[in-house]
Amino acid sequence: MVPHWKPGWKPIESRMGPSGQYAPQAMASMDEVSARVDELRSLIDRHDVAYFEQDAPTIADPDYDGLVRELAELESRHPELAVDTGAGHRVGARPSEAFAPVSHAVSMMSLDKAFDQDELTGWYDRVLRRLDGNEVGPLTCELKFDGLAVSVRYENGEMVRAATRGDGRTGEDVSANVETIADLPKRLGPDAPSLIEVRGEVYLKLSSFAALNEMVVAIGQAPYVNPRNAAAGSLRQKNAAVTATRNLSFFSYQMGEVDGVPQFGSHHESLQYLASLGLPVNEHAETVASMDGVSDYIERFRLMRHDLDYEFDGVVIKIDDLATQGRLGATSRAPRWAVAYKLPPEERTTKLLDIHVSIGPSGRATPFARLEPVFVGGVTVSTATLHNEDQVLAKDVRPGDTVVVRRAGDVIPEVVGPVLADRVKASKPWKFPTNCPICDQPLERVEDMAATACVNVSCPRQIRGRIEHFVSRGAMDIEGFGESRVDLFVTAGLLGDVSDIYSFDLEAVREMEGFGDLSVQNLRLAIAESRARPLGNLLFGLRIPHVGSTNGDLLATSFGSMEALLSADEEAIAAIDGVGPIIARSVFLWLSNPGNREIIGRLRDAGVNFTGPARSELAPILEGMSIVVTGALEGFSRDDAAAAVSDRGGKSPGSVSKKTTALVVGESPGASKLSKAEDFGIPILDEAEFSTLLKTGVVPAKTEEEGETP
DNA sequence: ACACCTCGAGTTCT
DNA sequence: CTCGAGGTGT
Repeated sequence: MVPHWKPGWKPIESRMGPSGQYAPQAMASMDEVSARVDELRSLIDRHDVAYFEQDAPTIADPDYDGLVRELAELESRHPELAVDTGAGHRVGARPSEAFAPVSHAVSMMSLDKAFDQDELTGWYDRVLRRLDGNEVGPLTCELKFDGLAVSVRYENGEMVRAATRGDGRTGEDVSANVETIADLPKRLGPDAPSLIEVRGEVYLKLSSFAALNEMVVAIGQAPYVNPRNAAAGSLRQKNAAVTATRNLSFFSYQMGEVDGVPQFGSHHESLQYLASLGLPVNEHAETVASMDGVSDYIERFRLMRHDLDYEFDGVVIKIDDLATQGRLGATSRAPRWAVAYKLPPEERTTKLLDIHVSIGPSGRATPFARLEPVFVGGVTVSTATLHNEDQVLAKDVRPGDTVVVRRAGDVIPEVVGPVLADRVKASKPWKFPTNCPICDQPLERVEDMAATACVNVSCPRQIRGRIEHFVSRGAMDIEGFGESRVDLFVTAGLLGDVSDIYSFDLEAVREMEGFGDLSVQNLRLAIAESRARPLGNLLFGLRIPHVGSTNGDLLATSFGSMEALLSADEEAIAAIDGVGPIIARSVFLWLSNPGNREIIGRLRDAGVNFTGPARSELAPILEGMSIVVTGALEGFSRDDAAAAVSDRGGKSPGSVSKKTTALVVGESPGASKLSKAEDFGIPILDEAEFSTLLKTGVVPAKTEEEGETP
C-alpha cells in the first residue's frame, strides 16, 4: 500500500519513536502527497526564518532534520513536485540583511546524515559501489560539534573576514564578532599560506554557557535554552564588545579556498596542517582502518557524551584519502565521501498534552507533564516532572503547548520550556489545583517552601505511603509486603496505620484472590521477624520529618531505647551532636502527638523491639574514618557494606568529600565519586582491599606511587 | 557570616 | 543522582 517505498529505506516513524509528530502519513493519492509537500515546505520555511534570522528556534534540530528528510524523500519519489528554489533544496536559509552578504568561492556544503548503524553501512556500501573495486583506505572520525559552521579567511596570514554558512553559497559577514574568539589567532605564523579559508564550528563551552545564563538571569532576562542557541545569539550580536564577553570557542575541521597551501594526500594531514598554523583542532579526531574502527569510535564517544566541556550531537566520518574523495565527488547538496552519524537526540519537541498533579507518599503534590510520547536520549518519554508550582509558573508551560524536552546528563527527562511561536492564542496559564486529586481535601502550600501538599492525614494515598515506607528495606524490611499488596490490604480496609501490621486479620487475607496457605504463612513469618529490627530502623520507619535512616540510627544510639526518647524533652534531643533545633523540634512534636503515641503504644503491645542497638561486638577499629562505597560489590549489598563500616565505628556517607578516608569501588562505579576521589587524592580500594580494611582497620598502602596528573 | 559536609526526598524507564 | 536545606566549624 506504499508503492514508492525504496528498498532499504526506513520510514521515519520507525526511527523517531511513536510520537508520529513529524512522521509521514500513509498517502494514497497524488493530491495528498502534493498537499504534504506544500505543508512541509511552509513548515521548513517558517522554522528557517525563526532559526536563522531570529535566533529563536521553534523546533529541535532532529525534528527539523526529519522534516527535511521527509520532503527530500517525497521529492525524489515525485520529481514532478520538486522545485529548484524551494525549501529543502538549500543547505540553510536566506542570509539576514543585518550582516553584509559574503559569497563562498568554495561552497560550504552540509553532510548527509545517518541515524543508525544500517544507514551508516548503507553509506559505506554506496561508497564501495562507486569506487568499483578500488581501495577505500582509512577513514577519519571526528566529533560533530553542536555549534555554527563558519568560514574564516586569512590572507597572507592575516584574518580578513569571517562568514557564516548561510545557504552554503552565500553567508553573512560576522568578522567583527569572530575576531573576539580567543581560540582564533588574528595572525598566523610566518609559514602561513597566501590564502586560506578555515572552516569550522563556532561553539560555546558548557562552562561558558552556564556562566552566561547566570548573568542573563541575574539581569532579569530569560536564559538561553541551550549552548548552540546561545552561541548563535552571541555570534549575531550587533555589538562585538558584547560578543567578546561570551567566550565563544572554535574548532577547525576543513579548508575552503586556498592558495599556497601544500598538497596533502589525506584529510588527517590537512588537520595536522591546520593545527601547525596555530588553529584550534579538536583533539578527538582519529584515523581508523575500517568501519569496525568507526563503530568503535562512535561507541566510545556515545558514552563520553557528557564528559566533555562542549556538546556534540554526532560523529563525522570521512574517507581519509583525498584522491579517493575526489573520485567520489559530491551531489548538489553534500559530498559523497563524508557522512554525519547522528547520535540519538537529547532534545526534542513534542506536545504537552496535560499537566497533572500526583500526590507523593508524604502528601507532597508534584505537578508533572503528560507528553505525546517522544523518542529522546535513547528512550521514549511520555511523562516529565515539573517539580513544583513555581517551576510551572517560571516556565509558563501550558497544556497544548509544543515544548522542548531534554534528557540531560543523567536520566530524568525535563521540560525545558514552551515553543511560544506555536502556542494556541486562547491558552491560559495553568493553575495549580486547589484540592487533592485523591481525597479531594484542600491542598496547602508548605510554609516558606516551593512545595504544596495534601495535609489530610487520612488521605488514602498517605495511609498507603506511610505503610509502604514502614515495611520497606532499610526500615522494618518485611518481605513479601510490596506496594501492590499494601495497596490491596489498605483498600480492603485491613490496614489503617502501621501498627495494624502486627494485628491484622491474616485469615481474611487467605480468602483473598491470589493468596494461598503458603503465601499467608510466609507473610506471617516475615512480619514476626520484623519485630526484632533495630530501634534505628523503627524510628526511620515511622517517617518522622527530618528523620531518615541516618538520624534514626543516631537517635537510637543516643537514647538507647524508645522509652528514653519518649520521655526526653526538646533540649535533650537537640543536645545530640548532629541534631539541631529544627530536627529536635520535629522529633519532639511528632512524638508528642496523641495519635502517634497511640500507634507507638500498639507497637509496644505487639512486642516490637524498643531497645537500642546491641553494641557491636567488633572493636571500633574504623573510628573516625569515613568510607564511601560506589558501584556494586560481590560480597556485600550497599547496605551491608555501610553496616560493616558502622559496626566497626566508622561512617559511610553517600558522597565523597575532602574528609573521606577512602573510596571503595565496585562494579560500574559512579563517575563523579571516582573523579572527586581522584581530585582529592583519596585512596581508592577494590573489594579485596576493603575486606582487608575491615579486618585490620588500616587503609592498605598502594603499591604504586600516586602521581599528580597535569 | 560563610563554606562545607550530610541528610532526606523525589525521579524515569527498561 | 541531584537538589535544597539543616548542622557544624571557621
